[in-house]
This record gives sequence, C-alpha cells and structure tokens, in this order.
Amino acid sequence: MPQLNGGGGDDLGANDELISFKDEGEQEEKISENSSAERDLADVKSSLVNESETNQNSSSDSEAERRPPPRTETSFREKARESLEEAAKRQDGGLFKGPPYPGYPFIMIPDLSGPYLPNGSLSPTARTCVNVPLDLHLTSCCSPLMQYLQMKWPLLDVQTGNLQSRQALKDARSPSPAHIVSNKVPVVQHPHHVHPLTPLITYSNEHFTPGNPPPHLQADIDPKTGIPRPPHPPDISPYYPLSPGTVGQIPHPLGWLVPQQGQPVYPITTGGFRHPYPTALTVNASMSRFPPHMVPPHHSLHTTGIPHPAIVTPTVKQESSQSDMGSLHSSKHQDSKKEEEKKKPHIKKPLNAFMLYMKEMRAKVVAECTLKESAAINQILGRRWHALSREEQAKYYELARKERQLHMQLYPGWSARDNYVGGYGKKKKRKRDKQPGETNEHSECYLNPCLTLPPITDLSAPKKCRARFGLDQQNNWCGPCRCKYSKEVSGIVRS
DNA sequence: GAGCCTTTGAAGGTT
DNA sequence: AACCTTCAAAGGCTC
Repeated sequence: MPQLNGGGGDDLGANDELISFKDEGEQEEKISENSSAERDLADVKSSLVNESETNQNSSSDSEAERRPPPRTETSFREKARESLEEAAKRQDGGLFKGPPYPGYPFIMIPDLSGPYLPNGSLSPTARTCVNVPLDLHLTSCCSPLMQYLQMKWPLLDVQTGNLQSRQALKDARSPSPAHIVSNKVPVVQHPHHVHPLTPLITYSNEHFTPGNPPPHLQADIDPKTGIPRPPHPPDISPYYPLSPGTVGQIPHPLGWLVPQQGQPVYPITTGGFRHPYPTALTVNASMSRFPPHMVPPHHSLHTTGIPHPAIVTPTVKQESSQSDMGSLHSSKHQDSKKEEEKKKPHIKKPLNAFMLYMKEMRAKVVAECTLKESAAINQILGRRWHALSREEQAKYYELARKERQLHMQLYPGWSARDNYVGGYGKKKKRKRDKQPGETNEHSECYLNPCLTLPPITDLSAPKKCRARFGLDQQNNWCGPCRCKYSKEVSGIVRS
C-alpha cells in the first residue's frame, strides 16, 4: 500500500494506482480528439477558478516545482496527463498552490456549543475558554496540547502567532461574502448540523472550503455553465475565508486532532498522552483534565470529556429503540446485548488518504458542480485524486499515516474488525453482489455530471475484474476490463 | 428509516 | 501471497 515511510518517497501510490493512472490513456486520447471541446471546458474551468487564482498568481512559478519529475512516458501521454493535472488543479481552485497543508495553520477554535448540552448552554469546558482571545485561549487552555501537537504533528502550525495575525487580519476586514459564507455556521450549532451520533467536531469541511456558499447566498452563477462561482473577495485568500468567530469553523481533515472546546480532542492525561483502549472509552471523570463535575456526562465524550470523532456510541439509537421497548417483546438476552453494545462506543476507522482528500475537496466539488449526490461527487473526486500529482497525494498519504499512528496509539486494542457488522450491532446489509455490467460499477462510461472532466470509467476495473473472476474467466469481465487487459497484453497499454 | 450508491485506501480474513 | 470483504465520509435516492 502506498506509504510515505520507508524513505522511499517514491512509494506514494500503489502499483495498481499507477496502472490505473496510466490506463487513462484511453480517455486521454478521447481528450485529444475532443480538444476543441476541452478548450471550451478549460474556459469553463478557468472561469470557475479564475477568481481564486487571481489571488495566487504568485504560485504559478512554484507550480513547476511541485510537478512530479517527468516520467518516462510518451510526450503525448505526458502532455495529456499534464493537461489533466492542470485541469484538476484549476478545478481545485489552486488549493495546492499554497504551502503544504494549507489548512494546518488554522486552529480549530471550539464551537462553543453543541449537542452535548441540550439547552444550548456552553459546556463546562467551553465555559472555561469562552470569550478568551484566541491566543490566550490556546495558550492557557491548550498549551499542553500545543506542545503535544507540535511534537506529534510537526506539520501543524499551532503557534499562536499565526492566530494572532489572523485575528488581526480578520479584524481589519470588513464583512465580505466569504465571511458570510464562513459565518453560516452559527456559534451555537444547530442540532441539525450535528447528528446526535456525530461528534461535535467532525471532519466536515463544508464550512471552510472556498466556494461553498450557502444556498441563500448562491452568488455568481456562471451564466455559461450554470455552475455557481464561489465568491472570493480579491483581498481575501480563497483558501479559507476567515471571519471573526469563524476561525474555529474551519474544519481540518484532522480537525479532531486540534483543540475543540478548548481542549485536545485526543485525550491528554497526566499520566501520558493516552489511555489504553478500555480506559479511553470510559467516561472517567477522575482521569479527566477537569474535575468530575465539569465533565459533561455525554455518552460519546472521551476521558477528557471531549468527544472524539472516531467515537460514536450507539446510545441515541439505543435510546430510541428502548423507548419503544414497551411495545416490544424483547428478551433479556437482547437487553443484555444491547446493554453491551451501549457500553461499547464505536471507534471509527481512521480516514485514509483518499477520505481525507474527499473531506477537504467535497464541498468544493459540490460548489463547482452544483451536485449534492455523494456518489457522483465521489466519482469526480476519485478522478481528481488520480489527477493529483504524487506529491499532492503524498500529503494526504502522510496525513493518513499519521492519523493511523495516532489512532493506533490512542486505541491500541482497537481493530478494524471491531467495526464489522456484529461488532457494533449496526445492521449494514451486505453489499449487493452485482453482476458485472449490471450497474454502472463497471459501466463503459459514466458521463461526468460536472462536465469538467472526461467521462469516467472505472479505473480500477481491470484489477477488480481480474481479481474477481480470474484470467480464465474473462468472459465474466466487463468490457473495459477485457479491453484494457487485451491492450496490456498486446503492449498497447504499458503498465 | 435503513440501506444503496460511489470513490480509494487500510486492514483483517480467507484461500 | 493473492484475493476478498468491510468500513471509513457524504448526501441524495430507493424501497
């Protein structure tokens, strides 16, 4: 699997990933055939990101540096690939034109409320920090965290200076559409925005990604494409529009690693940075950094009283189901089972690189494409993921790797198996076993609804069908798989 | 309202 | 070792 460690540096993508990437040759050929259409497309894309790029023109020179070293491919293919990359980058609004991890310098200032105190009042932990200036807030409440984060996450810029400067910056700014966008999340987060089972701070980045205006602020629709353009005031970085009180609304792909409610999300105890898994899952006020009376008795809170996005207890559902208990003929066995489940919080898997990428880019795609259906968005994101350079992907692989490390440290006993059906009690039906070609899983072409990328084909299909049916059952393969494999065999497609 | 769709990657299980 | 399965996020859609 692609990992950054091992000093390989070059081992950023799985082999099949690269194969898939190069298999795009078919599409690239289509691109060249429809070059005129692509130019139109490029115009559209250019118009989409024009505003954001105007603020980053200085990054154009650095873009060449970020490009992966030229590969030993044909110039045509390389050119087409560069074209794709360029398109993707432009679609990405130049997200990667800034320094690595552009989101890192932003510290997650707690959303001072949440679903944990139903009356909307501040949680005790929030109270400790509310109305405290950002820098003071962080240094006074979270300096152990800061040190910890800096130690564990060197890429994280947790220096308060940044915050101060940002504070100054935001203070100097007048309200702008971007601010409005950022401010769409109220300080007191409506329960609608946070599912009861969802930790207070989720990975959701819909509040920070540029170009994610709320529906009522759907500004500037491109008359040509009908695609809304995100409003970006020229004086404001299009990356993460900030405004007073919204700094903390900027979710980071690792947002749960940075302070929430004035505290670290991961437990930091006096005895160390973490507890063993069972302890960490117990709401044990004595282990908290705060007195017991200050620990909100929430089911998904961590030892620190801090909810962890990776922890979701089934309590709410249990409660609802238990409310119907009167009418149900539940056995004692079921009760005990449910009780068991209730005690066992659900620790989510750490996000992989692509998931982190999706978290970051989803809102952008939604804004650009006026799409909301995740299935379609994910297809686009999958394409963009493949269009990313290795360096760009490397950022996410590194993020994911660190996240896994931290997750492992926090929950040593946790296994991905724990989340399998049965372990959590979640009744997730087995995925339908589709016949090849039955649905669009391996469909020949899926027209990109965003119209900003070539038609989507299942890039992983060759391996899927090969793995699934084997070479001797190629009659069961889908069309693209057979085609690609035959090309591979004949040497047309080099892998 | 539960599950599906759709993506990639990680991890665990199976062959 | 290779392959298979499940889950992680997300929100509209289907049954």
